[in-house]
Amino acid sequence: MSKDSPNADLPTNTRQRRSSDQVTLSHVAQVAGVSPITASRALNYPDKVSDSARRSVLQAVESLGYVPNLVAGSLASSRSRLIAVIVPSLINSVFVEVIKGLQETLEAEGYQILLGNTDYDLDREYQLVRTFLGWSCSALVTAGLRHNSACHTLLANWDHPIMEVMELGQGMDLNVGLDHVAAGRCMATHLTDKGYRHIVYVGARLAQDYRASMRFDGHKAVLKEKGVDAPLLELDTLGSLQAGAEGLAQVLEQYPHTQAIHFANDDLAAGALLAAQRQGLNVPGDIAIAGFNGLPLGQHVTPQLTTILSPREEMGRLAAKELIRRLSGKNVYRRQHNVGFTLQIGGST
Amino acid sequence: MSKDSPNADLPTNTRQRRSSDQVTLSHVAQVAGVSPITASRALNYPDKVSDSARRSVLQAVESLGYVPNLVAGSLASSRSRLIAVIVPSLINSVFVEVIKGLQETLEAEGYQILLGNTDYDLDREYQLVRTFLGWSCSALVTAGLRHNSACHTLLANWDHPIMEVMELGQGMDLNVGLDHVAAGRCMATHLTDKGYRHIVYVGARLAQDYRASMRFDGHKAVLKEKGVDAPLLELDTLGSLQAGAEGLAQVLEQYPHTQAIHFANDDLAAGALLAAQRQGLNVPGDIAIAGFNGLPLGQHVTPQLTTILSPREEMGRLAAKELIRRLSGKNVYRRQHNVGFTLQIGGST
DNA sequence: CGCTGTCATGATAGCGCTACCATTCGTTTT
DNA sequence: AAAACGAATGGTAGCGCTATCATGACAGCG
Repeated sequence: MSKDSPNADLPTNTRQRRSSDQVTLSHVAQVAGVSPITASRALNYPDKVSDSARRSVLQAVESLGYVPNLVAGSLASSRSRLIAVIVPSLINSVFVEVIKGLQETLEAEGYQILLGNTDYDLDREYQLVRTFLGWSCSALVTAGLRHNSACHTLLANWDHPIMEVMELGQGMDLNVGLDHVAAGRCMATHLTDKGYRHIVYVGARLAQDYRASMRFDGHKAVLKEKGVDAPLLELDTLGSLQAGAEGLAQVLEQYPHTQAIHFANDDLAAGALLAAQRQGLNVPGDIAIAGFNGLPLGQHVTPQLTTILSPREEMGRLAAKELIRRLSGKNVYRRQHNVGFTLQIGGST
Repeated sequence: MSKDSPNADLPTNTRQRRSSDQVTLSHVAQVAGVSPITASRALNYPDKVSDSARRSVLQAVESLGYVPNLVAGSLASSRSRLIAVIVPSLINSVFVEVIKGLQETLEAEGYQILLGNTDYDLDREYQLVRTFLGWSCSALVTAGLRHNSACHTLLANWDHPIMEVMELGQGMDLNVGLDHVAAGRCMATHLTDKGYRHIVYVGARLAQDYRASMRFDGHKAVLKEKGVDAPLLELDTLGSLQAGAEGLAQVLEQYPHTQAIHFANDDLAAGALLAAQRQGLNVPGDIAIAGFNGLPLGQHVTPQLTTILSPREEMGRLAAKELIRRLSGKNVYRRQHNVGFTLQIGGST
């Protein structure tokens, strides 16, 4: 690092602050022979300055190795091009795929993602929202429609776009998701259509993963219409292959007549399917297994897993596009977008 | 300065700026009956102010619903409590697990993560680094030791901690990772010890996933010592279960005498294992399969996958801890940390 | 020739916060 | 008792950038 440094004759202050050898826009402007504000425009609104000014500014940027101070820019303009993204978990690949969809779309438009993880804790969500608002984020994306009341108040008074993803419903602002009750109904209908009558729904931590419990509601409604019981088995661990294997074992023990298990997600279902294989159980002969999400793994096990495919990356991309549309001042025609789902019938049912 | 007219007489400016109904620290200070600077201290250095001052400030914060403007704070203090995290991919769960380890540790210390995804493109990495430096990040975490020259220059002149994770070696600053060449050697040694002689290494996009190619180097060296060939099959897709299935097919076709396949990662290996099962091939009788990473899936297939377990979340946590230590001004005893790996022998070899 | 409109540029004044130094006051030291 | 000290507080001056308004130059037009 050069010590003799550029601060040639910019304001030589009396006291104050470390003299910061940082290259600022003023240095650039000086070298380019224009005023700081023109240099600013050359970088941010290239077509607002003359060709010659733009060229010399860009050249000065290059030669000085200038890196814009985005913090200062954000403070001055109160626009940060940061998008807060809050998810309840990173272990669950579902959220990661949504993040991926968001990211590829947002980064292409010059936005950066500020990532927060609530670990399914709404108070933690509130804290994260507070912090992120402090960064003057351009928008906020959060998984789910449920928030605690402090968080709700904070967001309601915030005047930037809010995008709630994953589930569908009356949200605070924008919403992209799918109808989990309908998804639960869909799978339950498939199972009853197949002739199964003793069907157990197995979920993990439903109080946290309340979307899984919405799917159970759909499932239960269908079974009730058919006049059959809808037992629920709730596991105490987070969804995983291991938990699925345990779920299978518990179902076989507690509900020995079970013909089919409707798992809250594919991790559980695949874990159960692989465990069934190890134990020499025939799927679906001895026990049918269904999941939710449409993870690739489900397509690679034998028999293939019957599941509901949710368009996760697509959900992220669509959410990002709608946000961008809104951020660029365009009209938003619909606040709610249903990305839907697809029943994927494999050999496991 | 006359403070005698208490309420609405904060700077009433001539022109300038939208009047910003935002609650600022000055409002808080006014309500609390202290100077802005004392309010600032009450929030940032609580033990630097009297109990009474702190109490009234906190109460004013509460009653006004004040949310600190972190952008302004960062500009003034040139500390942002943001940590830039740059990974090459989010599809690969390995990086997500590292992020998770980083995040749980960093968030607990009040740092936020600014996430970037390079898609294995070093130029993209450079762009992200530039942007992140513009945010005055407190530190930067990046996956891997390889950067393009512009990026290298930029980072070399940056005076904040840089943490390079995943692999082990002479980095720019701090480094937490594992020795991929040794990991490749380890697995190759296991396979040759088992008596296999016709062993193919299968990787995906090795130019991008150069850590997989380092493992191949280790693998090749061992086979060379044993005096046997080390054929390499490179797939053109990214690692996935599907790609693993294809890899198996191609190996069987191109190298019919193959006894064992050493896959670059568990996704590929598990995909191959599941495909072998579908085709009625006996693993390891007809073909042995080994992977790398120690994903849970490998433990749930039959036979269990022989693999090398890398402590990914642990890597993230350790990296975060070392960063925090450095950021809080403590001495860093070692710049390099080897998190090691464990050979996990399953039935697949 | 003045009038208006457009374009490129610049001077000024902050965005909301904190670093720096100065001041006050009560307590300890010599 | 004077001097020295530390703790609590405050005034001031920016951090580096951009919004706003002002200016000057020049084209088109009656």
